[in-house]
Amino acid sequence: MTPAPVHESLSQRLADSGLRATPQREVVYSVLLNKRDHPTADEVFARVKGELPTISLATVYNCLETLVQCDLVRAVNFERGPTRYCPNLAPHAHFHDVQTGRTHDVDLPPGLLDQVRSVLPSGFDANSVEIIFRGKATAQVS
Amino acid sequence: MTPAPVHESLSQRLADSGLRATPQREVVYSVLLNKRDHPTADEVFARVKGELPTISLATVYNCLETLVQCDLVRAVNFERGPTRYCPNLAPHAHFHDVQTGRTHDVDLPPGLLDQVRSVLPSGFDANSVEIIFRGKATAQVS
DNA sequence: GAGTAATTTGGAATTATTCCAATTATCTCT
DNA sequence: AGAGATAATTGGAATAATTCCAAATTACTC
Repeated sequence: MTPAPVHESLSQRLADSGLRATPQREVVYSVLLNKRDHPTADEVFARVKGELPTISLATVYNCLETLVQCDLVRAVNFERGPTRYCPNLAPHAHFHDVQTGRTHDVDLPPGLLDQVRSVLPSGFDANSVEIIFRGKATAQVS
Repeated sequence: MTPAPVHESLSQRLADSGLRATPQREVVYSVLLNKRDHPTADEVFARVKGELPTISLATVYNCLETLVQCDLVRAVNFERGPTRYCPNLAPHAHFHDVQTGRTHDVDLPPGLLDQVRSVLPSGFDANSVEIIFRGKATAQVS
């Protein structure tokens, strides 16, 4: 039996792409939605095991990749560190705290990404713009 | 004997950091300055071998890291691809062409980085802002 | 319920990079 | 210029994250 969908959007999006809803995909997605701390694949693996003790790491990688393909999740990279996963679909940048290693979402005002995009010379057509801040966050930040 | 310095700045910067000028560092840096196509460490290794046939890959990694520490070179990462190296010190973004895999520098108008930085909520103090475009460049682009 | 195609699985393989201990080179001081 | 001290280079082994693979399982269709 299939567990009740975490989000209607998941089974919908999967279907749109001709993909199947599976418990693994549901749980991986729900784990991302439930703790939005930009976990790595390993961290997702550990969390998913709580619900699906027999899931394999390869499957976690597969599921994450699928979610990224369906535009439900963004993959984020800092330098050569492990890829992190983020279910925030609003336009936002990432702040990488070099002290704690934590990642924070930074909401962007509407239009900012387009404004940044507008500095591209003709001949360049960007379908994504990524902004990464690096520095330290002071104590009062969550 | 030490070859004539490629750039006064190199031996100067090294000295400023208490580091030594070596032929390996000179040649690695000159290779980056001579062909600014954002080579990987492997590509730098191949190019440097032309002048220093016995250099090791580990040394190339060491030299590149040193140049980055001295702020003479920027390390650039796209997704999980190998790190690429860029001697352009002017404020610029990177455009990653998904078709060709090539990387292009995009000069930024003065003030843009500060403007972007100004969207950070209080409590965040960024010492670097990175902007990455992803897409395809049309034919007339170098 | 059977057949077909997609998905999951565990383990091996790959890739980029770092680590290490030994050798070699560079700088400093006289 | 030479000796000593320190830094840098070297080759190879080790590591980390991810991908690949072929076999087993599962999910959808009829």
